Amino acid sequence: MADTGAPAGNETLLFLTDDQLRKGIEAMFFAYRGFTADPDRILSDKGYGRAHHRAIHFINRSPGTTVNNLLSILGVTKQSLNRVLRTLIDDGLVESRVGTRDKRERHLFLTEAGETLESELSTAQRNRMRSAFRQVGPEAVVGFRQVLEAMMDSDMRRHYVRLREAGE
Amino acid sequence: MADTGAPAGNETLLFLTDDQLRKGIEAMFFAYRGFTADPDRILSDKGYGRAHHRAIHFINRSPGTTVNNLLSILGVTKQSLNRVLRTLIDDGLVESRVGTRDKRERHLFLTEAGETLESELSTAQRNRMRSAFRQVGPEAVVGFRQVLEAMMDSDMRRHYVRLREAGE
DNA sequence: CTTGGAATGTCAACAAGGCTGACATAAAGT
DNA sequence: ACTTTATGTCAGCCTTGTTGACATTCCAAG
Repeated sequence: MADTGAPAGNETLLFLTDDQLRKGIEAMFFAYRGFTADPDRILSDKGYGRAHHRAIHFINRSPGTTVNNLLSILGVTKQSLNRVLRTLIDDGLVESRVGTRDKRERHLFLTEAGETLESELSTAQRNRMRSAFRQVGPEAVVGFRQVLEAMMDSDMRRHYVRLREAGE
Repeated sequence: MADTGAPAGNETLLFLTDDQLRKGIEAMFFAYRGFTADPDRILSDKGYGRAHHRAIHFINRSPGTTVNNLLSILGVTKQSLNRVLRTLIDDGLVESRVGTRDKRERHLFLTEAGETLESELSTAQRNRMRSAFRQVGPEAVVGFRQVLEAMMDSDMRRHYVRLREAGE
């Protein structure tokens, strides 16, 4: 349990002590629970789970995306994604169009019903995020995002950045 | 999809736009993956999962905690926790002692082997957190924790704060 | 042109870890 | 004595991960 972070007596490296790091770890754990709580409630009422939310979110974010692209964003196996996608398609929330250039590919779109659910989910999630942001102010929000970005795996950061570029 | 955050033309409320909120949401998603990636790798090698990690973490954090307390921290059912706890006890990583004052309670402790695994897991997780913290500096870290705390459900924040008090 | 390999997506079966419900036991509390 | 609390266990279900097998499509080398 030795403190490997700060070489004692140093200026402002006290934020790197094991204790501070553990605070960060536990904050992530408890906050993520809150982060998913509202959508989870909405979804379970409708017989869906978090996996459906993720698919819906990223299809909405990049309409026409292929299954393969979604796969690499979500980091699950194609079989796992396929099951979720299957139910969303069968329930008429997602439309899957065979690619025109490459007929092996399926391009994914939200239907109107899909967009309705997406909006319901993201509104709930944004409300919590907005409330948190408002409580702490813009500087804290900048720090929040900086830490999160620095914590991502590099290939996840790639996806994150690509979405940023497309979205703005 | 209207921007409910900033009443347009306002001073510095632009950090509350739907777009900024969505950035925060996606940052949480991708960062949480990184956050759990290293422990997940270690655990799956040993035939354990994230549920075991959570139990080990909080038993280490509050040695002698009761099953009931752990239950409310983790937010799962006793059946679900029991399954995980059973394997940890059988594998000699956790010890369950009958309470002295109240003999209905079981007090949970890590064995030496349990502490070894805990240390391996938390070291990996701290390393990533430390690297992120170091990259962005102390002010960003403060903001990071402020947002996370504001995002927690109040009963989770209760647990978070209680751990803080005990730990310092 | 054909044919073999790579890419893409689907189906089937299994495992982990959530959940509910029912029930047992022991210890406290009234 | 009776009730409540803390814990454990059995059975069964669901979501969402996994692997393996397979079909389709595309492309490039022969």
